Amino acid sequence: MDSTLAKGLAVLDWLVRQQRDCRVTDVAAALRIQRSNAHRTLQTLVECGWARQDPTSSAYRPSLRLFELGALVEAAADLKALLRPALATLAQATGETIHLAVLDGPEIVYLDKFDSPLPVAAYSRIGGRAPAHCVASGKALLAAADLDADALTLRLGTLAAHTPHSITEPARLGTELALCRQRGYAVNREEWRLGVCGLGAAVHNARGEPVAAIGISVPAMRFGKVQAQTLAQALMAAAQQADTLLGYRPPTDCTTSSIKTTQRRLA
Amino acid sequence: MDSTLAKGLAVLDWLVRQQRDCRVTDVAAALRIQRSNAHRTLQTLVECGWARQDPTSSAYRPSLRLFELGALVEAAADLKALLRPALATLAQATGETIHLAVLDGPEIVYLDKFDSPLPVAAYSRIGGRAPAHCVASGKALLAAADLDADALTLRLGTLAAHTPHSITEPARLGTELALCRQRGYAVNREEWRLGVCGLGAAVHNARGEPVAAIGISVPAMRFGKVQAQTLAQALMAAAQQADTLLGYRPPTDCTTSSIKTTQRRLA
DNA sequence: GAATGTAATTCCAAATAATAGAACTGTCAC
DNA sequence: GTGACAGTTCTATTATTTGGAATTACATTC
Repeated sequence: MDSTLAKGLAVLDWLVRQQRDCRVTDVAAALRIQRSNAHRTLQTLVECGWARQDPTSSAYRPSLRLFELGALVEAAADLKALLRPALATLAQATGETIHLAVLDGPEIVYLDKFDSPLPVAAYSRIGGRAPAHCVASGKALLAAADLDADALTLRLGTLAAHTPHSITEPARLGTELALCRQRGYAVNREEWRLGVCGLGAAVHNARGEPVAAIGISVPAMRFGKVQAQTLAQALMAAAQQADTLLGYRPPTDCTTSSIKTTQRRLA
Repeated sequence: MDSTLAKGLAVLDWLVRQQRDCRVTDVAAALRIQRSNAHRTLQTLVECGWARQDPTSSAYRPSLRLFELGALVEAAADLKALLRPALATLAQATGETIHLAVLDGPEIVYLDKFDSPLPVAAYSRIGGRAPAHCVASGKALLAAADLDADALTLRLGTLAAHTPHSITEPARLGTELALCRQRGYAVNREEWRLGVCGLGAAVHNARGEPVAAIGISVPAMRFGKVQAQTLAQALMAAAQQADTLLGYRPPTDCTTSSIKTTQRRLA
């Protein structure tokens, strides 16, 4: 573990999250390091083009290098652009908040979002994160990954509770994911934020690998049985549309595998 | 200068730009460092959450942390969302490729883009970069910054030529920028890519500071005198619309300063 | 299924770079 | 001008990184 590198990355991370210009003293105080140390680290970030220093105030801010690289990381899986039409259709059809998420370790990251005209208690942001085991998109992706119990534990670690409804038992999560696989979508009943429910379904690439999930976030009050059913239908249609956009052809050939597909798509 | 930090950032940067999973040996070879060294650096990046390692192939890739932070950096100046309408209008009106760019040191970075249905020889990408002194958006921003010759040199260094048309003389650039200020927009005649011309105009925030530029990229064959004039009109209208969206009110009060504004907006 | 080649990972002494703290410099307010 | 504050520079001490070799893991070939 290169401590200097770790420290530099921590400074950069902190700097970005401040959303304002920061001075050497601020950084030193926040990260509990010496001023001279913070100064040298910041200078290095500037020299390497990851930060800029205001010539007059000598305050520091992140450069757009991060934005540049972020765009590249996103482009690697150019999902956002490709799937926007499918999300838009779903947003139109349901009137609810729609987002596109991918798995990043034990968390999901929101790649794209359509806000509902109706207010949702949930706060999500493009680039934002949520624990995969507590949200519908995350569960849909975990289910699609089809990991065994060990792999699941390795990926998620201990399952932290974020509301009284959160799943914290690995066995319970396993059951839940099996259910997701069966019916083709995942449900979140206030497991991440109280008052917010959601549905999620995985999207597959041309090789059949799950690469993203489409999610719907709904206030609990609009998540009755009938409403959930209706939303699920719309979600499944959108997921299928997205699959098609990425060139995924579900195995609907004349073998027994079609049973699984039927379950996934219609259950 | 923390060399360990610099090396780690270089590894991260390189990793992102590869657009594929990379192995320890690849990194070591590319950056001319020892395998053990590359290994430890990559491990540090993983431990700090900036990279991920494929458990089976043990290959490394950047995590979505960069995307997350990139989104935050972008949000700090939430220009993209605010100005999208103005860009869309311009794209509609002209049918050409439109982009939104900001200055980052001696370069511009593309924040947003509307692709033309007509093919353009230019290749630009959200998050992509170009030298400020060779493109219209860049020149518009440099002109709006109103730097003196010394400050300009400090910012840009030596002016590299990218085509035979590139401006490489500081004096010549100074004249060009003065012209931009006078007529309110900048022109690029194949100075960055042969066959590609462009127009650019600065956008100001509520405090009157230039914060971004709107650019039009056009194949040289569609950039005749009349066509350029027409596009310039549309660009100026879009820039004015964008200024308004950001709360900028050009000084059109009943003083002599209105002359300058008139020049800027109508010349 | 043993042997081979390739690449990842671990280990350790030598060399180097980072650290803390103080000193210095510049700027602003009074 | 003086005092306070923050940025920057300096340097001996300390801790870390480095490079190279050794080891382990894995896949492919014989």
